Amino acid sequence: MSRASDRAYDRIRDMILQGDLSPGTQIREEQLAESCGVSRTPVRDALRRLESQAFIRRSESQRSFVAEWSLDDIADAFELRAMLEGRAARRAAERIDQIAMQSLRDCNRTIFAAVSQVPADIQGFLAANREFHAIILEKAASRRLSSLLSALIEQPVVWRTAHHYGREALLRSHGEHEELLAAFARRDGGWAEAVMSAHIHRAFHAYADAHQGLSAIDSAIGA
Amino acid sequence: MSRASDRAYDRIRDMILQGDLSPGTQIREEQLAESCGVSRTPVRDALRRLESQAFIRRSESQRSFVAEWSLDDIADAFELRAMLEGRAARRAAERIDQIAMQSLRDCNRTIFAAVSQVPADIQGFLAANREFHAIILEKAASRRLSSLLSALIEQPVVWRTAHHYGREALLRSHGEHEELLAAFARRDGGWAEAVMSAHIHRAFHAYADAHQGLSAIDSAIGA
DNA sequence: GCTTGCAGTATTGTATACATAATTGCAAAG
DNA sequence: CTTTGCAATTATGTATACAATACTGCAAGC
Repeated sequence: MSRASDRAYDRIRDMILQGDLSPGTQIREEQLAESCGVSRTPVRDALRRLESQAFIRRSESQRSFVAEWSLDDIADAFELRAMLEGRAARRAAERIDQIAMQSLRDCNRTIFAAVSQVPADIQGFLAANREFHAIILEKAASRRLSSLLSALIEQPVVWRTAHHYGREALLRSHGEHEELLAAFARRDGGWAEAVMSAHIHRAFHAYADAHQGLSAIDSAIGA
Repeated sequence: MSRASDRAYDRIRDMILQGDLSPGTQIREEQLAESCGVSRTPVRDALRRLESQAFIRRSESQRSFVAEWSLDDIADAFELRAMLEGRAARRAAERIDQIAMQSLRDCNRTIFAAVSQVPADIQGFLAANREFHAIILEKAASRRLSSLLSALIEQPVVWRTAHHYGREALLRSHGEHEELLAAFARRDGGWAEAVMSAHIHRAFHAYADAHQGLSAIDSAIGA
């Protein structure tokens, strides 16, 4: 990809993820251009991409706003992810080779190591977790599926709350990945799909629980 | 939306759908700009959108090409559609109101009328069919689902072969819609999902059969 | 006091010129 | 004859100026 347009994309996305731009805020191209050190042209490009990933919403009159996520929206996104990643797991189970299996095992070992540290290495966990899911998606060998999922995988909500997951939840993730590996080893697509779907559903509730806590904190400090 | 960028989008899309641009062909922004009567800026915009809908593919070096569709790709897209539209039908069944029900009935009556004509009014069929599915998608009340499906609904392959469907296939479509209406009337989400999924699967095979025939014709005339 | 219309302002859309990157083809060296 | 590297060409990326459109606030009429 291109340099300036990517810088703009990353920068704006980070601003949203880190809360520098709060949900509902109107976004002005020129202001972003200035803050990214590029012209409006690449910013417009970045905004289009961010819009397609639902980081940004546009009004009828083409004004851009940081997307607002209700709990229902989030639940909806997770359910779609469960369905699509479930399908990816099914296809991957039917197509996976030994090399990819080994990569997945390595990933999950890395995840375990990251989780076992005190304090847990969240960044390491997220990176390895992402890699794990990416390998499965690649082995599913469906460009369509990949492109649809890309719009669902990197979501603001996940990143902002990953740090609030308990060690227990992280360990369970590792365990579910192991079960997925077992299903892959047997080339059992149905099993793989079910495990993956459950994995995502559980992740949602881990998020919802953490969010509940966060909301309470937010209320307490008047945020 | 904006005028020039939309004109470019529609024009390029039509050129692809009508085969004026054959799959695999490289696309040059400036040439399209000329042929659309606009500058490169709105063309770039249109290309980004077309890329996100898989009408266009981009090389590593950012060159654009008309997407090529293997039968596997098409089957893949249809399966995803079956899954997602199935889900939409389930949600719609749980949420639908009397007004929407009436609109759906009207749509399907229009479909029947279009199919009953001799020769069948394919354009009328397509329009009413699209409306029918759009109403369901709207009642599913999931912005996520809508945006994911939008990338799958208008596909080159469907449009290019709709004219080759037999009356029998068109009538069966009408019948399946009726069954969907029955499921909606009972608010039976599971039933609705199953019927919709089957509906899309059947549509795929109707396409595949027609395509088989087309390929034979293409071969015969050396195309 | 409320509504409606108009003007000024703010924001996005488009065109164009220039910058950068990629591809192609040819030529020279091995 | 093949390969490698360099220039010429072609295509895309970016910046900027200008055009069109939407919003805001005030004022005038009802």
